Amino acid sequence: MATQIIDGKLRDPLEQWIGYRIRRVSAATMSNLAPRLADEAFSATLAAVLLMIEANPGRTQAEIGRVLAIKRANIAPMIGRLETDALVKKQSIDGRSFGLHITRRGQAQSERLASIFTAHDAESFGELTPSERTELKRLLNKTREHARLG
Amino acid sequence: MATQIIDGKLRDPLEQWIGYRIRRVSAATMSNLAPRLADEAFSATLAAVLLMIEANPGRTQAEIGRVLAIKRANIAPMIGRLETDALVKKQSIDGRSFGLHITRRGQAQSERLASIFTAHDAESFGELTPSERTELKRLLNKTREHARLG
DNA sequence: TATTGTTATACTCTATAACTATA
DNA sequence: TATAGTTATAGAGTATAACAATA
Repeated sequence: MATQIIDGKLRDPLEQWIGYRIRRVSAATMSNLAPRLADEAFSATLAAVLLMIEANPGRTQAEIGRVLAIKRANIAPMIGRLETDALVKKQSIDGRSFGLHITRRGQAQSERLASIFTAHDAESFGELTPSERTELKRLLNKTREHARLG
Repeated sequence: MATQIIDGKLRDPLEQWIGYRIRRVSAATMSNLAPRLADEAFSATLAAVLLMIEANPGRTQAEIGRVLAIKRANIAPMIGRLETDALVKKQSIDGRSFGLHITRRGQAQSERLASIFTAHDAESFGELTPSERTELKRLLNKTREHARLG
């Protein structure tokens, strides 16, 4: 397979691998998203955690972490931060776990974060037609289901 | 838009954003690729650097770094590592820069790395039909060209 | 004045290990 | 015995700043 010419001159042998293309698109889009989330003092992962809690009230941090592939050791301080900022509250389930619930303040924050995600997506993928966006989503889902990825 | 049900039970509001889907597919595929490259004592980024040098002999590390979005401060030790392992040689261009050339040993290494990339891609995206893979590449390229990403 | 290469360094993310408490 | 949560810590990966040498 022929490699592509990029930068006006260099050949890019990595273009031939879909996995590497996805890696670069992901890195580039995230580098655009990160500073917008940083304006709200959030990382992409922390934003994902809050949005998951908002959509799934009463779940434990272990359940949230499993879905987002975040280790227990790493999600603990995130939950602590959300609790400190009064965006999330804990309700005891049993002696060792508790359900997570969004607060009124957390609800407002999650809506601001969702707006950022939506605006960013529109800019990043706005050149695609609606049917192309639908197809891209489908192909990404099919990939994920096949490989049992993230 | 309705969110999807995942894990048998949790809703996933992040599914609605293409950027976030790409982030997760990227993270998951890279987590599968990383241990295979580690068997060759390479990271994905270092492998990309060697493959770019192989495909573009005589280029400077600044040029390679610009294409791969690697800062000068970070690519310097990578080149040092490749030179130490006798995979790459430097040839003076002028007083402050030099062209990078792959050695015979580096050529063999780059072929092993390319094989790993190819096998990994086949596994990760093997469920897609050939036309689906072509379409996925096209959509990723269109996205990148639009946003001038990575 | 801008660019190349280099070093030092800090910050974020993620990974492992060890621990307590509870199911 | 397995799971939930926590803490400490180590390792990548990537960021900025400063510097010398050269275009």
